[in-house]
This record gives sequence, structure tokens and C-alpha cells, in this order.
Amino acid sequence: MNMENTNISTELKIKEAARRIFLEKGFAGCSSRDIASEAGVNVALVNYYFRSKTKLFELIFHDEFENFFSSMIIAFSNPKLSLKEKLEIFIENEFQFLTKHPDLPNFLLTELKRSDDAVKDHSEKFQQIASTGVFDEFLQAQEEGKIRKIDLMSLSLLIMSSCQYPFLGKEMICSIHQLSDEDYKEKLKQHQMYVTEMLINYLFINYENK
Amino acid sequence: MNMENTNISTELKIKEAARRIFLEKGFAGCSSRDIASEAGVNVALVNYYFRSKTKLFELIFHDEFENFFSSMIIAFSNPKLSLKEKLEIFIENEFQFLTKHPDLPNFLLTELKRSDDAVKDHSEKFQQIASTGVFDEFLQAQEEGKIRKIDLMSLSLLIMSSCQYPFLGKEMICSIHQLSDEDYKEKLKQHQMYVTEMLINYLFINYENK
DNA sequence: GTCTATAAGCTGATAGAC
DNA sequence: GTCTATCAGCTTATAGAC
Repeated sequence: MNMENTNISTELKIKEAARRIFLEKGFAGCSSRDIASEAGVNVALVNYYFRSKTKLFELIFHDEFENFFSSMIIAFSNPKLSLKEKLEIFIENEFQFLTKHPDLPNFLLTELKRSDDAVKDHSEKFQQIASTGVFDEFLQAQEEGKIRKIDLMSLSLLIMSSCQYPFLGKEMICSIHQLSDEDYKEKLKQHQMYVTEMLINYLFINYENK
Repeated sequence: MNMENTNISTELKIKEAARRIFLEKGFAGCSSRDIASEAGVNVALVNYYFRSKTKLFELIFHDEFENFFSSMIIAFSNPKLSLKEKLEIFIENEFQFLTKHPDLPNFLLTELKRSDDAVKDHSEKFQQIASTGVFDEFLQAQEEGKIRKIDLMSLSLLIMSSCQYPFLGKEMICSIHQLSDEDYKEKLKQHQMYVTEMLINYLFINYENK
């Protein structure tokens, strides 16, 4: 039915416009009119399809939150990979994913800070990653003395810091070092190599990087 | 004069209220009325003293930007310290400073992203740090084979990532690992140790951390 | 399903009383 | 210097025409 198609198409147009605007400006930094305008439709349609700006935002936020963690889990779910390969591929995937979605970390962290404490239990994400078995594998390797003994939170934090900060701090770094977007993008390739080397050297005991 | 004192006091009350509100909610996330209310004064006084919300914001932003970098430079300016000590003390200072100003990194990075490209040249900050001589010292040590050869941007990025991300990502980490503010604060002490160890092991060649 | 018109409230900012 | 009152404009959201 072409009637249904136009409905879905308009709904999608608004949702994708909202995604772009929210990610760039944040919830407080934009209006329903900005979103409607970006989608090329009337303001009333935003509320017609999504009832309120807040409901639409919650939809997008949830979507992006899932997206963000799904991209993390891919490397961990491959049983053929060694722990070291999992880490290497995780970092590679993160830099690739975040190059495509550079605003995502700032968006998630900023909006998570703004949200109510009541909505703040995301421990199912921990469970989701745990269910890949990668944490058990880490703990096992620690028992065997192959990996440095640090707790899972600090481990995650070290890895997430190194992967996400280059995208969070892009504007600051570029303005201090006077780099263009092109320059920075180029520099990030080399930086990814340093990050990989540093984390592997630190976490894996008796490992020598040539 | 007590008349002048009350003026200055009110002006300061508004400025400090604005600092707290802007840092917590961002420019777009609050209104002049929020600031006036936090300061315990009438809305009209905000414009009376600072002409506009934007002018007041620019004042605070500039202030905090300076504050942020000043705190970085302390360790580098002490000529008695070795390069390794400079890094250790820098990290210690950063964690201490950011524990007192946990919202600052997110504030600066988010608002820097929002601002016009025209206002984005902060290369004087690079010059300011360079004038402590710490970069020359690094380059010298690299020539002597004491320090891994990586460029200054990646070096800064590795260090800033590890120090700032734990504060940027606090809400995300706490919601995933189900930690209270108290728990997290306690965990950060140990994390700081890991960060120090990792950076020193990676950057300083032939260095063995017991 | 999409539009116009409009409601009710909040926004930044100012004029004028005290 | 500080307040009240008020402006014009923008906000989210809805009612009703088509």
C-alpha cells in the first residue's frame, strides 16, 4: 500500500532527522522545530508520530545506547579468537565505529548525566558482555598469570578511555594543536596503533611488542 | 564602603551561581532564571551585571578553560623534577583536581563543540605548556632513547584520555557496574595507580615497575 | 496523513518604580 | 542596586480543517 509506505517513510524521516539533530546538539540544544525542519515536514507531525519531544528522544537514546554496546560485543563473541586478538580487534572495531559515529560518546555521556537516577540501571549491559564469556576468559588468564591482575572495572575503564577519548576530545585537541579535521583523522590511525600497543604491553604479561 | 561591598557581593553571587549551573547543565540546559534563582536574586540582576546570558557564559567558560590548563602546568614548571616525576605528579594533580571539578571535562568538551569555529584557536595553550620546557625535555629524552618515540599530540592524547575519561564516563561506568558514587570514588584511587603504571611502563624505555 | 491556527507557558532582555 | 511589570519571541503540544 502506498498510503502505508508514505506513513512509514515520514515517520522514519522524522526519526532519522531527530537522530542527527539530537546527536549533534543534545536534547536541550534543539527544538522540535529544528527536527521537523531537518526532516522537511511540519512541526505537528513530530508530535503526531511520537507524541512528544521527550518520547522521541527516549527512543533515539535507547537506540543509540544499544547500537553503541552491540558494536563492542562483536569481537568478544568470536570463539576462534585468542584474548589478545579479541582486544586488538575490539580496538580496531571501536576506532572504526566511532569514526563513523564521532558524536556518540559525548551524546551518551552527556545525556546519561542529565537523566534521572531512577532510569540509570544499565547493569544488563554488563551481563550482556559477560554472557560472551570474555570476562571469564580474562579472569582465567589472570589466574594463570598471563594477564595483569586488575579488576574488571579498571580494565574496562582503561580500554574505554583510550578508545573513546580521542573522539570526545577532538575539538579540544584540534584547537590546541591547530589541526584540521583531515589532519586529525590521519593522526588517529597512528594513535590507534599506540593505544593497541600500550594496552597489550600493559595487560599481557611477558609480552614483547617488536 | 558597604554599598560597594554589596554590589561586588551580588555580582559574585550571580557569577558563582552561574558557574555551578552552567557546569552542571550546560549553556542550553539552563535559563537565566535558573541562575538568578540559584543566586537568590531577581532575574533582572543577571542582565544588569552581565548584560546577557551569553556574555555571562563566555566569562565563565574562559575562566574554567584557564583554570583547567593552569592546573596542568604546575607539575611541568618545577625544574627540580625528573621527567618521570613530572608525569607522576601531573597524573596525581589531575585526579585530585578533577575529583574537585568532576563536571569540568564534559563542560569544556561539550561547549567547545557547540561554539563557532571562529573562536576555536587555542594554540596559545600549547605555547603556554611548551614554555615550561617540558616538551623540549621529552624530545631530548626521545633523542637519547630514554622515551618511546611518539609525537606530542599522541602523547598528550594518551595521558589526557587516561586522566579525564574516568570523570567523563562516571555515570556510564557506575550505571553499568552498579556502583554508588562512594564506591566509584574509592575505586578511582586504585585506577589512578594503574594509569600511572601503564603510562610510565609504556613511555619510559627499559623501565621496570616492580 | 498532513497541514494551519492557536493555546499556554517559558525564554532573554528591558523600562521604570523605589 | 534591586525590584516589579512587561515585552516580543520562541517553546511544546494540541484542535480542527482538509
